[in-house]
Amino acid sequence: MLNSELGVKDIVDNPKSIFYLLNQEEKDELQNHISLAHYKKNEFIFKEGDKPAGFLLLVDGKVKIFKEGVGGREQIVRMAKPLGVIGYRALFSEEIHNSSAVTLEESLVCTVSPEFIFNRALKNSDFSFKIIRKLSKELGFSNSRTVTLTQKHIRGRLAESLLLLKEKYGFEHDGTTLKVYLSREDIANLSNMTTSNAIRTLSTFANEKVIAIDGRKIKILDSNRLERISKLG
Amino acid sequence: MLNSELGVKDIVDNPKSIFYLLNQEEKDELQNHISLAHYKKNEFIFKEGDKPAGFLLLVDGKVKIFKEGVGGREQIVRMAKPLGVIGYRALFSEEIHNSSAVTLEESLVCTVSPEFIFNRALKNSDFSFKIIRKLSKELGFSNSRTVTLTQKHIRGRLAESLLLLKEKYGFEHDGTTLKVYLSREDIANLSNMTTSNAIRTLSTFANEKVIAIDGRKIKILDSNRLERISKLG
DNA sequence: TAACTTTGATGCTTTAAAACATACAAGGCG
DNA sequence: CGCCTTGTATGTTTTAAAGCATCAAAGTTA
Repeated sequence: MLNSELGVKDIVDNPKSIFYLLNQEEKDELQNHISLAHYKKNEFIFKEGDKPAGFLLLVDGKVKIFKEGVGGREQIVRMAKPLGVIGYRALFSEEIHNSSAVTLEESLVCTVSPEFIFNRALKNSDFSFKIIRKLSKELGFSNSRTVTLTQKHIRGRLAESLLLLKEKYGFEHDGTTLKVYLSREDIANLSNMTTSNAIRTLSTFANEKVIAIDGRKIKILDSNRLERISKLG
Repeated sequence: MLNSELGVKDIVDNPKSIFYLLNQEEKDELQNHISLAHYKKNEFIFKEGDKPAGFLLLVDGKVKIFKEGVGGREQIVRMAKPLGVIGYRALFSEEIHNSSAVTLEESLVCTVSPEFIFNRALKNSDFSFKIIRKLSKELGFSNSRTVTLTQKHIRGRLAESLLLLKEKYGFEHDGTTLKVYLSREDIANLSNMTTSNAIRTLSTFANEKVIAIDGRKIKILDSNRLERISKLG
């Protein structure tokens, strides 16, 4: 269920939104350069090779950002949650998208015109510094992922992915069920392993009582153990 | 041999330097916030865990930037060449360094104080936009590397690394010899493989006449073939 | 220059993970 | 309703790359 009544006002007035730090004049002008789009589950927002249409902000829903690798095998490089910014890397480097974005559930995305971003928003040094911080953090994350995905063993990689999902989306009200429901294939693509191995290793974790699985519902029973498995490699 | 006579003036007046796009007033003030340091071969410029000392610009020499992974195994995430910027990711995200930088040869590095960068340089939207572009490109590179290092086979990974070195450092005057001299271990750490496998695969490439090796001197005989090996995985 | 250390080269063994092969359950659809 | 696709589960085989061992060559230091 989606809160389709979310408007531009709610976005610029939310302190967690990057547009919050624009000044009032800029916020007013933003109204003329923003549009809202609705996506169903499993729809592409953009594809590798597309030219960036603008600066995208995920208003509601969940999105995976992934690259196609050898033989079409996909690697999820990032997961986005509401008020997260997507597709901005390609926009700023003035390249075509080198990754694709697909919704994991029904989602709402707003698009801000490149003109507004380049001519107004980036002239605001609070805004551009926020972008610099975001890019810097994401680069740090990406470099870390490179190392863990190449060096850790399957158990370590899966444990790390589960912790990452926990960090990003948190838990349902019960405090243990991950608030994101991925297919085994997506979990595999996030963790650099085959679907079989994701299934197998999830089962092993469940047998070890580190997690509990019920279809796509994953309960994290022992975070500390998961951290240890992740650290250990 | 190092051109130790390089001064601050030569750096700000070089169009390839990021400081070139500061205005004259900012350039003048920069003089008071910059210092130059000399490093021998194989010296640390900064270590994982260090607090960033400032904004670093490699004036002369070559530097590898790497992360320590499982069991101390190192993964080179980037190579820097003169007028390249290093260690800026951690500075901007206001984190401690999550990678280390070590010189591959005698090098000259200038340090600009964080105060100047944050209070002056970043207020210049040309400068901050340049930083945004740099970060965006590096993030794109990092994401691509994640995929190739995890998905390509050894031959593909090594071929890609050799092409990367060619792109970054180019050739000696003969037009075929790579202008960078790495140990087999560094080549391995760049390509996510063991030293034995780097040695073995380099030998294979040499037998196939794709490259020629003479100690640390590597000649690229067939770039196209190398591209194909890299693409193929 | 001899002793020692590091780097490069190559063969052999082991192993983690992919690939393959079924099987079964659930969900959508004519 | 049963049919068919899709997702999940698990056992077996194969393979790419790591790990280990040894040796040679090149550099470094005493």
